[in-house]
Amino acid sequence: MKDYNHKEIESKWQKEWESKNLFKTNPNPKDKSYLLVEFPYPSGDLHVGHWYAFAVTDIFARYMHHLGKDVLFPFGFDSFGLPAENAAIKRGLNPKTWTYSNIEKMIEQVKSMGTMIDWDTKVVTSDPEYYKWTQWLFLQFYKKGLVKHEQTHVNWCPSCKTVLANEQLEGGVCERCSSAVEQKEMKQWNIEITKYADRLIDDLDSLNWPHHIKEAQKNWIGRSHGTFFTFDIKGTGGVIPAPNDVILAEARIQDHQTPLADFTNAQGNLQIKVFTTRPDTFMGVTYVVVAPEHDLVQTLKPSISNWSEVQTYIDQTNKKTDLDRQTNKDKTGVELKGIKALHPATGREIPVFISDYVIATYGTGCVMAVPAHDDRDFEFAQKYNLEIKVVLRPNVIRVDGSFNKDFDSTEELTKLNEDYLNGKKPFVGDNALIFNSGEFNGLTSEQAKDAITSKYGEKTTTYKLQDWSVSRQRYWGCPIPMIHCTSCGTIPVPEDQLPVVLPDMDKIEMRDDGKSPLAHNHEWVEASCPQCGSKAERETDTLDTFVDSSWYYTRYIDPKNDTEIASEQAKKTWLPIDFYSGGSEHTTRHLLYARFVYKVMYDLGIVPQSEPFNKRNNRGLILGTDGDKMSKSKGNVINPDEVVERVGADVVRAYLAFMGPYGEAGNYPWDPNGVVGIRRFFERVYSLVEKVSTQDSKEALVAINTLLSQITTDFEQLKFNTGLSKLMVCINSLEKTEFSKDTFKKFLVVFETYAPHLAQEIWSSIGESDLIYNQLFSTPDVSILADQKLKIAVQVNGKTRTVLEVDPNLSKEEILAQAKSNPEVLRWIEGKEIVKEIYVPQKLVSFVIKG
RNA sequence: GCCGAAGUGGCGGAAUUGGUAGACGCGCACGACUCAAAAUCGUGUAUCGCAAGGUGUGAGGGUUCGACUCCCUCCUUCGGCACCA
Repeated sequence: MKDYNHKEIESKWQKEWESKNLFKTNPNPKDKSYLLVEFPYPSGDLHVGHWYAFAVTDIFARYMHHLGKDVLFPFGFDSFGLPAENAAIKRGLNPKTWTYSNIEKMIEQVKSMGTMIDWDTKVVTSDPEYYKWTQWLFLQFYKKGLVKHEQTHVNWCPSCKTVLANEQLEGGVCERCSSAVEQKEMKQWNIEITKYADRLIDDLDSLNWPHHIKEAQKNWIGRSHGTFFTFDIKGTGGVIPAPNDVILAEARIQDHQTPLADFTNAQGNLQIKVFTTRPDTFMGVTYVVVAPEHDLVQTLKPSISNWSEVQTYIDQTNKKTDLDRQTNKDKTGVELKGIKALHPATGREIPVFISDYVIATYGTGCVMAVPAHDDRDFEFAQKYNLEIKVVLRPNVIRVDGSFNKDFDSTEELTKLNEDYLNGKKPFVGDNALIFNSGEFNGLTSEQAKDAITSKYGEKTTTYKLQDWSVSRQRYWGCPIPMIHCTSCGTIPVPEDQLPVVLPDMDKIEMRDDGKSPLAHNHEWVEASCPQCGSKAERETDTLDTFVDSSWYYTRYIDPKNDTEIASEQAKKTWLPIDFYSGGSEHTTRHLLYARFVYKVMYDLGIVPQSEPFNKRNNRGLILGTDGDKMSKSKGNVINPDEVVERVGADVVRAYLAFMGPYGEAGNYPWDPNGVVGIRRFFERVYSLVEKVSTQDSKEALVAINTLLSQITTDFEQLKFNTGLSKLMVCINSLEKTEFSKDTFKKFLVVFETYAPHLAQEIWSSIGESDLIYNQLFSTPDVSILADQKLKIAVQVNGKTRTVLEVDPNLSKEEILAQAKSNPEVLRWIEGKEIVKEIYVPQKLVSFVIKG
């Protein structure tokens, strides 16, 4: 037998495929399938994770191909971003050179996987031919009014010297460098994703996505239904009028959608507007709290008598990092002296506080405090000795079945109150009855929510999701196509002048001015105003790389088109994506941005559907041999190139597929012995070449047809592990019996999905001249399987006592009779009464006996 | 705290969705080949028991002729969100 020389075999066929341009996508597909894997960042080293992403998805792509589908399986690079720029600053390399040489290197490595990627699709986000369209899209968003340039509180990473989106924070620190993130006020480009919040939630229903991914997105968007209440504000001299400029102000609180004008009533008086999901506790409000950074606080300044104390607290809050705020949750705050809020129902004067436990960007940035029924308000009230008014009690059913509605006067109320005074937890459940609330007494929480809202409030919905801040003060990114003119304002670059090309720069350095290095390239910054022609300046911020990656799959289908983002024909043909495979880290960011961008494109008539990804799965992680996440510091990193060198790409592909189900995002430790096991299996397959005969035994026919009839289910469910085990089972049978070339060929076409090189080598060594890639899966001959003896389990009282081998044509009665006369079964039923006989066709017989 | 996923041999994991639990692979044991080892091949491998047989899918209960699978209670692990009112 010939040696299984994987190196020779793999390089030979890779060359052959490339020279024939075998994987060219069919431009006129009859039955398309668009398979997408998240494109990588060109870091320069290909790790096991890339293999797991592309080589295993390639098994699925080849399966689709052998079914006769026209598959689009593209590849590209998400090539803008910080690592290139950091390498440039640190090592004096040009980010472009660094990036593009990495790309070259990685393409070679990816090619070693033996995938059926069509390299003509290649998309690179830092190519001007690509980012021309990123800029074009930005302008379409701008025209549609979804882009705002506004003063914003931003997350500032002092080490990366750039702004970070909330999505780029991990527990209050920068996801890249782990520095504590600071708050800063800057003018930023924001995209109003919040306008799409409802659709982003509601349209999830129609998608064939795992439940947990949908839930994570819903959670992230954080829709909650509730009520606005407004509290008039009274100073020592009566109600407080708003300054004129405030009423019309477009001023916004952070990047939040509530304009300050909302805090002014029809008479021009200032109010505090709060959001709550618990309007049923409204009569228990004993104070209100405003976020310290809220613009309203500044507006109220003239009426506040302890301003210096207030100012100190605000300063402290601004200095606090998000991390501080998250780790230290002790309640602090300052009362705004000199003003009071008026409870809308009772007119009672209640104190107003500022405290950093209220988040400026959520709801209205102000809350009504109900210390009796909210943990945080309770803690705050305890600390500052504020009134606690109980208005809810558990809606319990007593042992005798009656509701205890006459509650207020009982000892139970006293006990509740005592519990609070003793510092116990407040009752926060919403299966409750209302008391102590005037006309609303006796209602359930559910009823009170409606009743109180319709009398005093306004129904509303809020979201945790915030607008997408896309400005980055970095060089290596897509330039934002805007021009600032002193007389005309901010003007978009005309579309026929796109792309705004990122200039080559010899030296890239970050300064402390909070600006992109581009700002110091005066030659580039200088521009003329597209409107009035006078001297103007280019925008120097670049786009968040999540913008680049939010639409790349729309470019794969027509990557070289220089007049449109993609042709109508290509869009109609290939969109949407049939299957999208990616990492779980992208569940709430990339995947949400991409859906959002696609929806906007849909609204603009650019794409034909409103959801881009019909099916999605998050793949898992390959862990080190020690079961820990691979990391250089732990020294447990598996270098795929080394393994490929030793056992071949085919083995690595198949081993990765064999580790566990692909659709479940499980984490699998790398087992060097497992790799050897696959190698052993491949060698056995290879050695079968010499056993090929001219005819098939019955066993061989059963083996191959069983495989063919079962394998599609495994593929459809992304269970490449059980799929491979079925190939092994088939080989275990064929090894022991006589089989024909025809049978072996049928096997090889399935085998090819896992081991394309070896399968092709065997294919040609048994005398086939066409490429195995061009073959279709064979359909199973079910008559052979139907002809087999059936194995029928016989149970007595639920326990299996024997297994009968019966002729498949026997009737139910005949099988039952056989079962009853079987000596093994007789041992258990002899002399007993059979109460029930159950027959499950082709599976089992079950007797229930008595006595 | 809230949301989600999952608990099966020494290990990775199977089980046609209520029908013979542990497929396939790894590991391990014994045997063959070898002077020996490696590789390879063969046999065995949930557990208690000499056996007949019993027990077993995180724990406890329930439904059913029959439960890894369905229902209830609880425990544990992992992932996401988290002072979101």
